[in-house]
Amino acid sequence: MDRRQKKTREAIFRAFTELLSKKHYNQITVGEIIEKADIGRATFYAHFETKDYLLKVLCEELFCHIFDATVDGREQHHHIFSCEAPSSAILHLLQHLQKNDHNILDLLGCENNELFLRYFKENLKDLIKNHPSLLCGEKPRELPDDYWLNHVSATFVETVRWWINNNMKETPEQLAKYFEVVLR
Amino acid sequence: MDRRQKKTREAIFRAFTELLSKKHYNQITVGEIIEKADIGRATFYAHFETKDYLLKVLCEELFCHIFDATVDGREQHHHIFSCEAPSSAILHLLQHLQKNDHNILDLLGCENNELFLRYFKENLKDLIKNHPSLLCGEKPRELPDDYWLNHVSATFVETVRWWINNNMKETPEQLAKYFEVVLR
DNA sequence: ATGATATCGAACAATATGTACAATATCAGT
DNA sequence: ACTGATATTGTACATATTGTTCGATATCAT
Repeated sequence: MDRRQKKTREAIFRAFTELLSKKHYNQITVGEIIEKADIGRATFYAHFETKDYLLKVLCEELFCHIFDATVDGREQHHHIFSCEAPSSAILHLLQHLQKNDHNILDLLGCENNELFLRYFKENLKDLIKNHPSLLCGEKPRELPDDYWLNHVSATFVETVRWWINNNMKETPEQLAKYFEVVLR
Repeated sequence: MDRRQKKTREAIFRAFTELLSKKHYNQITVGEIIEKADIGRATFYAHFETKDYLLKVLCEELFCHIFDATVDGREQHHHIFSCEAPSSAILHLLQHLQKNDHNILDLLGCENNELFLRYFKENLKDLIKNHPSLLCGEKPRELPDDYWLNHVSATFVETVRWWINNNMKETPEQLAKYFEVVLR
């Protein structure tokens, strides 16, 4: 991708993220994004048709980075679901979050977090669907597969939400433990 | 309250609810609400300062009606948490939802449902906090009270979400059973 | 150096927001 | 039925936001 494009694209993401962590999505105008990103109006619209679409792309980039994260040079990083034990994958995910790559914590913790938690959950659901080994615990027989899948994903996301809202006092290990206990 | 006020207020709620079930909140304009409610522009702003505030009030009215519902004339209806067994309170809530009072299902099932499910969960949390007898199952010792409270509320709301998204094929009794199973 | 392409900046129409005000209709109480 | 209080209306208006257009300029890859 053209160096210029990449620069403005990142400027837009940076500005947007910063604004999102301070005020509600509905109250952010394209004008503000432009000003903060310091780009021309036409340039913005050359990249994103609407503010809603920008949000969608931001979410996709974000969860792509969380879920199949490869870290910088020195440390060889495995794709998250190539980890052996399921519980270690959960732990891994939590540790990733704690590192706050791409300021994801600002977004998951802000007023707008519903926006992101929803994406989070949907992506997690797909991930689990494709890699059932991630499922901690056994599904009770009485429950439909789909209900259980939804429950596990939702529980994880809600665990993360609780963690962040409580200023992340617990360690990832403790969190993973809670998650395990609550799923039996 | 003045009859005129009540009329316009209800016209606004009706119009807004109808619009919400068809298109996304962000794309609804005050102009549309006014037109559908068939009221003057100034009248709208005399009632609600902003669209956001209208949403907030709508949510409050809605969950007030769900949680401390008293039904029409003939049937004497108990306040929901005066029910003896906790599980019957859950069942009661589900049955209430099924009746679709105030078209609440349109809102909980539409594109915007995050908006309402969030309020739903917060209200439920308060309810449980004030009436711990509602808590089905025992809290495992390892978990903080707050985490458990959040988990139970979230699980209920997610159960309802799943139910509605799957066209409510199950009976309230079945749903209550799922809920119970998953909380041990 | 060159042709392709991204950005800029300013201008623009179209739409939405929120306010102001005078005329009118409806209210509640006597 | 009268009255004073109040809600609604319709219009007009200033302001803000959106999304597009276009020629000039800067940056890119080769």
